[in-house]
Amino acid sequence: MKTEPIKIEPGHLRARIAPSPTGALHIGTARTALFNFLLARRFGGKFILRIEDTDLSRSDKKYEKDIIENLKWLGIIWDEGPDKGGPYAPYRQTERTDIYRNYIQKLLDQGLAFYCFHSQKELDEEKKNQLIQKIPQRHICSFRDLDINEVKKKSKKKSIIRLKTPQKIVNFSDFLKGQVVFDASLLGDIALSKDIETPLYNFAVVIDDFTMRINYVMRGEDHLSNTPKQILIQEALELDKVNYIHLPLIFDPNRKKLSKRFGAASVAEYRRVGYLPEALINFLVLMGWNPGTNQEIFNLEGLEKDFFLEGLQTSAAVFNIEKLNWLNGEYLKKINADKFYELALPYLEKKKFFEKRLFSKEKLEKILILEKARISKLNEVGESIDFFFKKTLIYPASLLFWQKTDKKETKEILTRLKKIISEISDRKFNPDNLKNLLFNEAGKFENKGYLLWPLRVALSGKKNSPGPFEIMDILGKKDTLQRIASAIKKLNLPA
RNA sequence: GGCCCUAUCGUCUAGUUUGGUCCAGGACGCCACGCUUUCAAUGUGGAAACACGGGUCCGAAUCCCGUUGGGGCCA
Repeated sequence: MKTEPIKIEPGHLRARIAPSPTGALHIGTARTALFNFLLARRFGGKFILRIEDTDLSRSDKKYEKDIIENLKWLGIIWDEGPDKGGPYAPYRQTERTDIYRNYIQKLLDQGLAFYCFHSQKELDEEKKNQLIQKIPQRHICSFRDLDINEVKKKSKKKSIIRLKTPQKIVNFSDFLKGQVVFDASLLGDIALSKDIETPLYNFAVVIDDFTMRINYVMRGEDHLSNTPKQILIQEALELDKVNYIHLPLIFDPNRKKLSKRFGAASVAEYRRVGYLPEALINFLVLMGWNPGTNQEIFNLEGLEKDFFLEGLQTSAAVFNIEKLNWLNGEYLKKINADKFYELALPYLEKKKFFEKRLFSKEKLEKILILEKARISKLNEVGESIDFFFKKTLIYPASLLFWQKTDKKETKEILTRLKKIISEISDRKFNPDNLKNLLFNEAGKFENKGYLLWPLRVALSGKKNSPGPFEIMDILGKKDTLQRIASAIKKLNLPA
């Protein structure tokens, strides 16, 4: 159910992504960032990155770094920061304590917020009782109307600041959910701040969004139940309202919120095993958005023009790695040889067989290109071309036999091949020529497999591999002949 | 437990606003066949869904009611 949004003047749309640096950039956060980015681009607005690092105990600079790096890697760039001129540093909550202090003081002065002196233990006890009695868990605080002198007396005791939550119905409209109604009396007195300058999540969000003039809050549906609390805070402070869009979540295959428990939940992990940013973007946008056409392939540039809110989905999407693999394969096939070489080489270098044999850059490029259409992600590079790097191929002699041919026939064929190949001049030793010559030769058999199969196995030592002509071209005449000779030798051994 | 969200092939989804053109379309995956020396790539075809139960209506995936399932949040 879609509802009318608050009117924003053209070009004044402001959206944001606000991750906590308590973990690496999450797939879900990346998707939310992407949608916000697209929203801003599409409507000529601004997209802002805010690091929500108020929880000092769980925040870590290394995660902040990961978030920033991987957003950039994906091509999701923000338009603004606390400093002038780009590229911008993000906003950080820890650098904004003065701002929060002002607002919290204001609430306290107006008697809209108060100090709560209940200990964690007392609160836990209350919660437990409410659970047993099957009544809503909420803390309506007995200190909410304590007078200022009493507060001063208690001031040495540990306290937190709460909002005097009004008993009312909170009603807001969400672009995807329609009208959403919450009963605030079920909420209890909302915790705002640990002390005058350490805001808690819901309070900090409201202040930040207001001061950054955010007018579109598009975020995960897990925040839907936080929204009435934030609206109550907004109302207490008489701040402007914003448009809400709560995005359905991404599930793992067990239909749980995608988390670290399901193998890879961070962008960095996908990046590491060799997914391309273009593929990830395409995959992410397809999970929860569609253009209403049969188009499956999207790039950022096109999306910036074509994205529209109505294409957003209302229910959760299950993360489907098969589709990501397919998409990545598609993008891999599209990139050119140079680029592929550059991307794939590091993955090849990681494989331990690499140093056993050295190839020129030109040859390595040819070897790698054989993998291009065969892999779905970069870390699979090497699996079907490892034989190039081995001095001795290990395979059973019987693998050389095509269909019903026996040892004797196979030996004859290989011997013949050896002779033919040895007679080719170095100058003519290229794929096209080889193909012409050997196809012609193979044509003398019932089918080409009689000749081509043993040849290919002799060269690769594998049941499955790229074709023999490409292999010969890379190996060169000398090594080709040597591999055929080894195969013949193998056939000479007693079975 | 309370509150909230949600429901079309295994998965991502089109179709729901304005009921008939939908015995439900596309994509991934799967299966078969073709091409082919193997694998891959590629071409063609196939199996595969309106959660359930009641209504309303000449007619419902689409509207109404209920049930069930799944999920989220809870300082």
